[in-house]
Amino acid sequence: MKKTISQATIDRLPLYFRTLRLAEAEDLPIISSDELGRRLDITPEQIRKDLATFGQFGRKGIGYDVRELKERIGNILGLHKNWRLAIIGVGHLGGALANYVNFAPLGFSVVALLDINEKIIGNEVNGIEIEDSRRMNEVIAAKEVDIGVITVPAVEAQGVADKLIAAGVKGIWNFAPIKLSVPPNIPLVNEDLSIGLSALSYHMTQED
Amino acid sequence: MKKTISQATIDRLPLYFRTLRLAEAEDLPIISSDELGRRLDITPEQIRKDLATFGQFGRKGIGYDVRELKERIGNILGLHKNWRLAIIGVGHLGGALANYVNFAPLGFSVVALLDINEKIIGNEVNGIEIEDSRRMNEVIAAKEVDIGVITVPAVEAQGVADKLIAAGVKGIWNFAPIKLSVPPNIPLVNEDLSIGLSALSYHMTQED
DNA sequence: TAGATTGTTAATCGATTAACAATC
DNA sequence: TAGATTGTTAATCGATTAACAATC
Repeated sequence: MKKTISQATIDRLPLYFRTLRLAEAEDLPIISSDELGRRLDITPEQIRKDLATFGQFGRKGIGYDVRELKERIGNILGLHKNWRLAIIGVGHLGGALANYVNFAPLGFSVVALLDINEKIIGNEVNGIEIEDSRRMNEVIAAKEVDIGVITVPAVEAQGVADKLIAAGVKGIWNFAPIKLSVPPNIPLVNEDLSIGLSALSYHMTQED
Repeated sequence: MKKTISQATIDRLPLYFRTLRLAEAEDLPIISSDELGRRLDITPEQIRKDLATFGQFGRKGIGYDVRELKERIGNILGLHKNWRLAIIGVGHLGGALANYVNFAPLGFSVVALLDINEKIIGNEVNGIEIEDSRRMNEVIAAKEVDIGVITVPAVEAQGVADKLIAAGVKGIWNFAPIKLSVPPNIPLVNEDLSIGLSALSYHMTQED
C-alpha cells in the first residue's frame, strides 16, 4: 500500500533541508515555496508536489514554518538518527572524507577507518586511528558502524562490500567506479565522480 | 534542429565507456547490448535506445565492435580533448582530487592548484605547485585551463566561480554545497556529496 | 474583504519498456 | 537457412507543469 517515492524527489529533499537550515540561521520564521524555489532554481510547484508526497506541511496563504519543515524533512531523510560511518580505504579520497566537515550537521559521524596497508595502520586521521581491514568484523561491531564507505580501488570494492555486509553494516556508500552487487535489503548509493566530469566534458563539447 | 539529449542518457554514456574500456583490456573484440547491460545492470533496450540517439554503432545479428564503440562514445563525450583542470581550494577534498588517478584515462589533467591561504601557497601536491588564487587570471591563462574545479567553502564558491569565468574557463565542476549562478554558455556540474549520503540515510530509514 | 499561498487534480511532457522488422 | 542481435516504432509508465479550489 505504501506509495513509491521517486528518486528524483528523494534527491531534492536534502536541498530543501540545507536551504531551510540556512533560512533558520537567518532567523527567517516562514518561507514560501516560491522563495524556497528561488533559492534553489526549482519551481515552487515541484516543491509543493514533492512535499505533498509526505503529507501536509504548510499553511495556505502563509507558507511553511522554517523550523518545523526543516525538522520534518530531516525526519523523513533519517538525519536525526546519528549514523555511524566507517571508511574503508584511507587513501587521498578516504582521508578527505574522514576530514569532511559537512557530514556533522547532517547527523553523520565517521567512527572508524580501515585499510589493508600496514604502513598506515596505526596512523591517525582527524583523531581516528586507522585499523587493519582484516579485522573488519570486530571493528564494525565494536564501533557500531551503520554505513560502510568504500574508497578502495575498483578491483577490491566488491570484496570489501561483501565483508562489510557480512560484518553487519546496514548501508553502503560506494566511491569505487564499479557496479557492486549487494542484497536487496542493503541500500547502496554510488558516488561516481567520472559521470559528472564526463557530463561536463560532453556539455563543453556541445558548447563549442 | 538538433535534438535534445536527455541528461539521463548523457549520464549513462560514461558507464558504457568505462565498461568498454575494461572489455577492451580483456581483448574482447565484440560485445552485445545484452552483455553490456548485464555488466552494468541496465537493460539492453535502454542501451540501444541511448546509442540510437547518436547514430548507428553496431551490426545486426553480431553486436558492437568494442574498440570502435568505445572510441565513438569517447568522442561524443569529448574525452579525446585532453581537458585541463584547475582546482581552487586545496583543502582535504581539493588535495584528494589533485591526486585522483581515475581522471587520466578519461583525458583530464590537473594542471593548476590555487588557494588563498598563504601558509600553503608554494607547497606542492602531486608535483603541482599551489599558487595564489589572487593571481587567478594570470594562472588560468598561462596554464590554459579549461575547467575550474571548486573545492572552497560554500560561502566563497560564488565569488570563485565569477572569477574563474572572468578568467576564461569554459566549464565548472562544483563541489561546494551551494547553488551557483553562471552564464548559460558555461556548463556547470554540481557534485553534491550530501545528496547521495542523505538518500542513503532515507533508504536505510525506510528499510527499518 | 483582497491578496497570498498551499494542496491537489488534470494535462502535458519525456523517458523507459516492449515489440518486431531488418539483417548479419 | 536458423539463430542472434541491432535499430526503430509503438505502448506504457512516470515525472513535471499547469491550473485552480480551498483557506489563511
